[in-house]
Amino acid sequence: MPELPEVETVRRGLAPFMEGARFTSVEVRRPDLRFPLPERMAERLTGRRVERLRRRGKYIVCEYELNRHAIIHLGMTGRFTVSVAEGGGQAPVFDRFVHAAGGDPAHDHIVFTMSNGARIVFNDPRRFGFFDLCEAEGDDRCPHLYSLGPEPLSNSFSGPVLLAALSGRRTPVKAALLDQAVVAGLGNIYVCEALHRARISPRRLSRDIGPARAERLYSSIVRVLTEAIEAGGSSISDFAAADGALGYFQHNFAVYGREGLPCPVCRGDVKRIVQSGRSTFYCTSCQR
DNA sequence: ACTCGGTCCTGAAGGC
DNA sequence: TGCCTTCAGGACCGAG
Repeated sequence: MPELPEVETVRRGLAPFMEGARFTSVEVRRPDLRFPLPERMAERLTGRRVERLRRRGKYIVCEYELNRHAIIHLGMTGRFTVSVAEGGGQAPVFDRFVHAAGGDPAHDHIVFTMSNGARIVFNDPRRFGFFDLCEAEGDDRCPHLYSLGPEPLSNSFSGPVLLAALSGRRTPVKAALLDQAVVAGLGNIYVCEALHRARISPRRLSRDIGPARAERLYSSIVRVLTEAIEAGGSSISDFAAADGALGYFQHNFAVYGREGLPCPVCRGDVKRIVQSGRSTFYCTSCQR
């Protein structure tokens, strides 16, 4: 579920503990997550200094040495917990952006200890997340990054760029927006929300998106992502919370998960359909 | 070249 | 109460 805003939120939470620090130890507790973990991952990272923690689409990119980076994908349920040694014991210090609930310790798959005393645990019950180490120079040489489309909150993204990426595609615009090669970082939730804001039906074929709709869709994507980041993300579920709430941008959803409820804009019915095996929520009245 | 559906995984939620 | 089924999701891969 972590999409761009949630990944950005996690990155911001981790950066103060990682940037400028060295990996003192890396404990890899199982051989694989979604994919096999990199060979000799612990040895390759130990002693290295993290220069920068950045984000590309839904990936966290940990630059730890010139032209080398670790790729981190949170999958569905990947989360980080940070604690720092204080005084005699390990007093947990949770940044508000980092998951406070550590989850079941049985799913603590990787434990990083940093030279600044931070202990960073990667927990992922479903193991849809993954780590990889890339030593190639530049994002265009990284197998995970090279095929990604434009970064939606950068200057490389615009209405015309989106229009060009959608043109000629026979697939519904909903499916196209989930394709990370069209634009990087959107998942099921923010695609539904962006289409609603742009008043575009998720069923409309990509090739039938013209310049006007492309422009609306572009600005809707930028706005919904920006607002969600400002809210600290939305879908990093905290299973320990009594109400099972997801995070607070969730309360701003207009359509996602709101089947049968009125559209907040036009009071029309929010409908749920299935497109390429995924739930799509949209307002049948104002999205065309 | 493009599009689609199956697959991975586990826990929550709903039905009986 | 407890078991069973279904669903959630991103990225990848093979089939068409």
